[in-house]
Amino acid sequence: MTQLNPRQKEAVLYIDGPCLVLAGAGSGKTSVITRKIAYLIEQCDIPARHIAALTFTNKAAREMKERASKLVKGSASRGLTVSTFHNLGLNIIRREHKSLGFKPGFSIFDSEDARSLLKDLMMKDGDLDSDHLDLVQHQISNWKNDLIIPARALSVAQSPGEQAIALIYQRYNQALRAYNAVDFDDLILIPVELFQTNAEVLQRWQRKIRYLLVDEYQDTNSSQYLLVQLIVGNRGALTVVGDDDQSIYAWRGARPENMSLLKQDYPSLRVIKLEQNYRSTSRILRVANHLIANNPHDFDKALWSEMGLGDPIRVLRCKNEDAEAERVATEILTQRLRKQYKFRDFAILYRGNHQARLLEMKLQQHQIPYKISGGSSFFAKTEIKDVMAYLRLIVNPDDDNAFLRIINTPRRQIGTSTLEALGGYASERHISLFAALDELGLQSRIPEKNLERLQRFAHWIKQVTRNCGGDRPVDAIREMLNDIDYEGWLHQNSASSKAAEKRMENVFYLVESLQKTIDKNSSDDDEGEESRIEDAVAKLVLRDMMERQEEEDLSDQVQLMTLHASKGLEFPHVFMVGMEEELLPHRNSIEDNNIEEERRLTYVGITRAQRTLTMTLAGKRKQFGEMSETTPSRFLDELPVDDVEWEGFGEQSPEKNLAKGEETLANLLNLFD
DNA sequence: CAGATATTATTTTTT
DNA sequence: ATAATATCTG
Repeated sequence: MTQLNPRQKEAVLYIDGPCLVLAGAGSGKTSVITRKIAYLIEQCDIPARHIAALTFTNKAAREMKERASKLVKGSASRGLTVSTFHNLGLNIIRREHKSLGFKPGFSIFDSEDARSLLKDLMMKDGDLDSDHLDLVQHQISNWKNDLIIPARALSVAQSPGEQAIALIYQRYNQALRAYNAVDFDDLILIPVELFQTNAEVLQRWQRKIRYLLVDEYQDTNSSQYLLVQLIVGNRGALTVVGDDDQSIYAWRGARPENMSLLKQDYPSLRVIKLEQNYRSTSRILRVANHLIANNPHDFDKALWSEMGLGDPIRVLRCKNEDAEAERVATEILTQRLRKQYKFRDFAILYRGNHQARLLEMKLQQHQIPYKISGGSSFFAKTEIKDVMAYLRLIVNPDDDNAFLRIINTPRRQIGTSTLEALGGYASERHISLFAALDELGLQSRIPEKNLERLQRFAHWIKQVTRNCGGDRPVDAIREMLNDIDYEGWLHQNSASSKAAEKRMENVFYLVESLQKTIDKNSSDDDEGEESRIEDAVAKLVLRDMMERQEEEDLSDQVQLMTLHASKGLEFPHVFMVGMEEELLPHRNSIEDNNIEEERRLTYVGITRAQRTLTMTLAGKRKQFGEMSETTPSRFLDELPVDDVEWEGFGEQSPEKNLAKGEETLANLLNLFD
């Protein structure tokens, strides 16, 4: 406790009511949460199994759990719940699945699954084409996050278009039910509905969770906040930690206003600000504060530090994107030599993943070791999606989406016409595709040869499922992959045999993770049930894998990632590239008039830097294959002049051109409507 | 049914 | 420029 500053101490010790900790960047919020957990266990005699902390990512959950257990003496932290919102939701649904009407092994549809299901539904309808797919998916997600059920969506629809989407929403939910599946939003929504309608169940969970802590509270959406409210009830045993200036996920439903709402919903709320920063130089914080002051605020906050003034922020304007990447590479090389920095001390942050391409090339040319994090994720890889689909079908035969993905992968000579016939039959009988294969009525619809292929598949899957019921389920999975010669299939479908080997490695890694997850579930014994492959598969869909080899983290590499991915991290020397209008702020955000979030994104980038910060931009940039002139980002105008060194602008400061002036004015005007 | 060719839309990302 | 997706041909 002696290592905490007075504000932090207050946040840890205050347990008499709901508590909001406004934790600025680098202010030690994780320390506050973990120490508070330790305090609750050791000084307040709340057993660890009655404390829950919620985060948004598995990584954050893992870290927090680890740090908390280190703080607590002995094994007193056993049974502590530190999980993501979605994992908690999954556990609630799993425990209550009977009364909710789900069969064990129910599937979790990721957004790609949801998308393909919606596509199917809309094709049948006809009047909504695929242009609207994203819109529809987004709207449905919004409705779910706002706890609006299909019937309600139908009745409040403002336009025929909205009405049509509401109808698809209704059928989408019905389809999910039929597939014995839930989507990501349901993982929160269904527990909330359950708690609202079933006081007995709610009470049981309230007895289980006596104190609740929430991290990154500014990223909660409406249903997540409601879940928090329901669990906490009127006990006020709640601590939330967040920073409204670091809210960068509004585009996926986050409601930063939940921070202000908390004040209204809990009048006795204690608000504690953490403004001392332990990460950056005063210069960097001055720049960050100055920029973010352009956003409206419900809670005022200004970061300060005792880390010294530091170097001015540099803004480098380069001829084109090529020169920009080149400049960053040479800067890293020279600074490393001059100042004895390590490669790992540098991070290059950008708005969009595509920007990594050029940088990657230049770094390679200069033989600079680098690591790109983010981009296409492990679970987006086709080989992983394929194997996951096999796992899902084994665990939940009603999962038509999984069925369709793998029925002809590897090739089994089963084509669209056969599947259409099967689909037609299944929907008439209101059964799943897999179940339909057992029926005799199919004989009149599908040529014998094709039917035989289908049934051979069905028979084989059933055998694999039986094998998985034994005590070595993962061996059964390995055998299954052997049966279909998945490795051969990968070799056939990869650009090189090297690529195929890499992909097979991924598959093996997934299978290992499955084994580890099963082992972990059985040792945790939190449910008291025997370890089941069903649970492990569900966990894997939520990407709760054991951490991948950390060898790379320890090695000396320049870090490349998007601004979004950098939240929560820190680096001695940060480069923010592409500081241009249409890129940062992004074009779409300009169109949607969502400049404030882009400004926060810039703020997040700036506050990652510990010692030096360099921003770069290109005068010309190739976009969609066409070279075009760029305009410096409006955010550069919002930096305090005294703390910035400009280079490549001709004059002392960035020229203010007409186009930029107009945009700034337009933005101002928009504040009033 | 499978491979070849034309078209098309291109942020951020975790669960 | 590129990658994913729709359409066409053998």
